[in-house]
Amino acid sequence: MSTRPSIPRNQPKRGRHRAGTAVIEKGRRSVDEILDAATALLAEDGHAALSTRKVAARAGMRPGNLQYYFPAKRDMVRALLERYLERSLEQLADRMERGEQTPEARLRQAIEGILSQQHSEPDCTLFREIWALASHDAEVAEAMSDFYRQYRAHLGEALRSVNPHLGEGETQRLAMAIVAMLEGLSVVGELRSSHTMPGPDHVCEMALRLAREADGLEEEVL
Amino acid sequence: MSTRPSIPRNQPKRGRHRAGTAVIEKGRRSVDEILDAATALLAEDGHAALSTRKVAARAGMRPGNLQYYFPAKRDMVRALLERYLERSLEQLADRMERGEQTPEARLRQAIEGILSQQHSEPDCTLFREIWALASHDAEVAEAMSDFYRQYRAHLGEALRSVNPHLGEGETQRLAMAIVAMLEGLSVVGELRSSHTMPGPDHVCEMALRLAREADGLEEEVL
DNA sequence: TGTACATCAGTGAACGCGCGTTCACTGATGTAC
DNA sequence: TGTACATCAGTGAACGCGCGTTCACTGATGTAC
Repeated sequence: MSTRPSIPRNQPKRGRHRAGTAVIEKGRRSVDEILDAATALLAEDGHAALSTRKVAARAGMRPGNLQYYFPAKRDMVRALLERYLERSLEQLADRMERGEQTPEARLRQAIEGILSQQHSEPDCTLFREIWALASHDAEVAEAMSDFYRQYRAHLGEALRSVNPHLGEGETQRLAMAIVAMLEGLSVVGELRSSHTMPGPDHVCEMALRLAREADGLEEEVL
Repeated sequence: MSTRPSIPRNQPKRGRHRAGTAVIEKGRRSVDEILDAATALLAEDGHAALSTRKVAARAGMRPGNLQYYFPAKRDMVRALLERYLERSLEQLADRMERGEQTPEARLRQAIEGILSQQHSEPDCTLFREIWALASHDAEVAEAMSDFYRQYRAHLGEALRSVNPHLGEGETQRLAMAIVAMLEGLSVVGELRSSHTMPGPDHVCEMALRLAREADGLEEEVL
C-alpha cells in the first residue's frame, strides 16, 4: 500500500499536525503550473493529443508527481476547464461593474465583454474543446451550463435596461439568442473575410432593434 | 515490400486489367461501412476515444483491412467528416428546392432546414467534434468553411427575397449573424429548459425584423 | 532546547494495455488471348 | 474453350510506442512536547 493520501488536492487537513504555509504555497503553485501547462496543450493540440506525461513535462515535473495532485487524467481536465470558465466569468463581471451610464452603453459593454473572449485564437480553440468535452462528460456539461446561464443573465439585465417593458420570457429568449449569435460567430465566421463578419457595432445594433421592438413579439408568435 | 497499392481508395484504374463491377461494389460497401461505424463512434465517444481498431471491429472487419482503405487514421476521419457535411448540405438544398411561394415561407424554410440538423443529440455532438477538429486540422477547417459558406448563401438568398433592397454586405453580415445564432443555440441552450430557448418561430420573427429594417443599418453604424 | 514524529512534495522505475501501422499471405473476381 | 495473369478484398500475426497509473522511496518542512 502507498503511504500517499488518495485525494490530497492541497486541501488543509484537521489533524494535530498541519502543513506549514510554505509547504501549502508550494503545492498550490504546482497545481497552477499543471493547469497552465494543460490549458496551453489543450488549446495547441486538442483533447485527443493531450496526455498527462506531456503536461507533466511542460510543467517541469515527473509524471508521478502530477498523479499526486490529480489521481486521474479526467480530474485534471475537469479542474482546468472549471478554472478557465471561472476566470472568464470573472473577467465579464469586472467589465459589467464599470457602471456605464446609458442603457445602450451597458448593452454594448455586455456584448463586447462576451466577444472579447474570442478575439484570441487559443481562446476560440479552447471553447471548441470544451463544447466537445461537454458532450461526453456530464460534469463538464454542468460547468458549461452554469457558465452560459450567467452570460445570459448579464446580457438579460442589459437588455432590460434598454427596454424595461420586456417580459421575463422575452428577456431570456432574447438573451439566449444574442449569446448564441456571439458564440456561433466564432465557429461560423471566417477569420480571413472579416469584412463580412458582423462586428460589435453590428451586433449591438441588432440587439438594440430586437430589444426595443420585442414588446409585440410574444403575442405575434405564440 | 508490400504488393498493395499505397492509396487504393477504390478509384477505378486505367490499366488493361480493370476490376469487375462486383469487386468495386464490394469495396464501396466496405468504405461506407467503415465511415458509418466511425461516425457512430465519433458521436458516441468523441475524437479522443476514437480508434481505428474499434471502428474496424464495429464495421465487422480486421484492422488490416481498414488500413487497406484508409492508410492513416487521419484519412478516415477526414473522409467521414467530408461525407457528413456533404450529406447535410444535400438535405438543406433539397429543402430549399421545394419552391415556397412567399418570401416569408422561404426564409422559414431555410431557418428550419438549418435548425433541423441539430434536433438529434448525435448530430449536435458530431458538430461539436467537427469544430474542435477544425482547430487542429487545416483540411477539416477548409471543409467546414465551405459548408458554412453555402449555409450563408442559402440564407442570404432567402433574406433578399424578404427585402430586395438589402445590399451585398448587409446580406452577408445578416446571414452570418443568423446562421451563427442557429449554430450557437446548440451550444448555449440547455435541452431541459426548452421554454426559454427561442424556437424556429422566434428566430424567423427576429430574422424578418432585422431583414426588413436593415436598410438604414449600413449608414448608421459605419 | 532537542528529539521524535507527522505531513507534504517529488522521484524513478516499472506495469500492462491499447494503439496505429506493417507485411507476407490467401482467396475471390475478372480479363486477355 | 482453357489458361495464365492482374487486380482487389481481406486475414493474422507481429512491431514498437506512448499512454495512464502504481508504488516504494527520499527529502524537506513543520509541529508536539
